[in-house]
Amino acid sequence: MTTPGRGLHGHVLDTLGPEITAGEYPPGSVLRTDELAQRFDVSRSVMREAVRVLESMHLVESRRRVGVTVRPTSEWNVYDPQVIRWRLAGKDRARQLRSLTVLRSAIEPVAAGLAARHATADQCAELTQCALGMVANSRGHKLEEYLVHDMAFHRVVLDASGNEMFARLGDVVAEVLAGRTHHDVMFEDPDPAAVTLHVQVAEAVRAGDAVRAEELTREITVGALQELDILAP
Amino acid sequence: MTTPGRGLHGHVLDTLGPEITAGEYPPGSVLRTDELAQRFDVSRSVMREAVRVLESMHLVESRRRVGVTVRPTSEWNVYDPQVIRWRLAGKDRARQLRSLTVLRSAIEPVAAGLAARHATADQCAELTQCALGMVANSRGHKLEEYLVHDMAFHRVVLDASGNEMFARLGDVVAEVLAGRTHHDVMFEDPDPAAVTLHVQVAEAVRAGDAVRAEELTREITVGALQELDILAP
DNA sequence: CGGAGACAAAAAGTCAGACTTATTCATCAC
DNA sequence: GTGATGAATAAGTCTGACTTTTTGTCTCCG
Repeated sequence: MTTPGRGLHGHVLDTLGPEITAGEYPPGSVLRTDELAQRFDVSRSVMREAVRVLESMHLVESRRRVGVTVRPTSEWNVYDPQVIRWRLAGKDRARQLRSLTVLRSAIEPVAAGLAARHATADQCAELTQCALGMVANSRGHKLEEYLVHDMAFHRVVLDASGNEMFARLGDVVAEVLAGRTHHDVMFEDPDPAAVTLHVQVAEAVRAGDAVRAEELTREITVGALQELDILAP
Repeated sequence: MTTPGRGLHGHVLDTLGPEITAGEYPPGSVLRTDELAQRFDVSRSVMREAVRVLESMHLVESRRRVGVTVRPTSEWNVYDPQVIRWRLAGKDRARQLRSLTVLRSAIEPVAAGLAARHATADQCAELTQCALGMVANSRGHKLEEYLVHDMAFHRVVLDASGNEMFARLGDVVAEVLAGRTHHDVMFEDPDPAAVTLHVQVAEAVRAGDAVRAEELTREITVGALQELDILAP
């Protein structure tokens, strides 16, 4: 993703991060830097760098004379893309997908409304292209091709909103969509109604109809929520 | 906030983080670890730890033979509480507050709707307490006391939503509210209409009326947005 | 019996220096 | 012009010694 495994400390994080976020060390657990360094066969300097990163994500807290203690889940920086990825790869992937889908349902409609006001001509064109790509791959088990356009569509909407905080959720939404396609559901073709909604959103944004863009996007996200409810009511 | 200045590398971050987020080193600038270590009068080990943290926030990228390069703003982890704090303390505080207020306007109504469904009796009581506290301090230039209850109110709503992603925005919302009171506007007493809305939200949540809680909260956030528009149209 | 203060141990924090490795850039041959 | 060679550079890594803070314990005295 963001060039993983860069350097030794990166390799340590690739293992230790998922372990912690998966809850293998319950909150309050104490780790010792020296032991970890031994375990991963790296020097203490490298291990310290890894701990610093975990600390900046609020996953752990390092205190003298006591060690590196795992913080409670409620304090983690759950918006850190790295943390999101670790958790999506872990045990409670389902719960995580639900949380993120609810987040989508709050953000994306508002973002679409803003996009209708602020989108450039280029962005409108790109949006239409994405929607067309979704239509073109909506039948015949071309899920991967569909997914690519779906992810691009939502990313463009978030970017076009002109709000930096929304724009930075593009990666998260992409992960959620990818997760849905690859692991959970979606054995068949996507819901035709959803495809239509995407086309209509593209049109509403192009027409500058903020209210309509927002409402249509809300329908899309409601659909995504219902999809999860059907799977795990 | 989260125990700043912890350790030497923390002190380095307290200076270097704000500098970078303030744009003092434009994207693409290269910093040398050795020079930085000299500048801050710390060992390279300590400087490396600081760089690792900045790297985990996607503020910089460290590459061999070239140095530590500042990444473009669009790649920063803008949801990292530390980054948010640094930016709020910096130059484009106004722009930042706008972004975050738009984010609030998307999140909080949905969170309030969920809170109406999921809030415990304790949370309902706490919410009412907060609303009462706001009322009690809404006149007579008791802005600080009002702020405390306002922050608590929104935090409880976000917590009560039962969604982890929403709950973790409590700090951010608190920063926004504090920023508004302390720096920008609010020389007089708060808007009486806003106070009333908070009371009504507390009541709607207690009554389990999700639609009403959502709509009322939307009015609150719309008010917050308008407040900014008046200041910087 | 209990609290205050001194002491010792433990673990993170810090530093300095030597070495390794990847990357870039410039030079040179073809 | 293109491709290979090589030297320079800055990050990456490791080691070992030392410092500092914190905590638990063990007194000693009330």
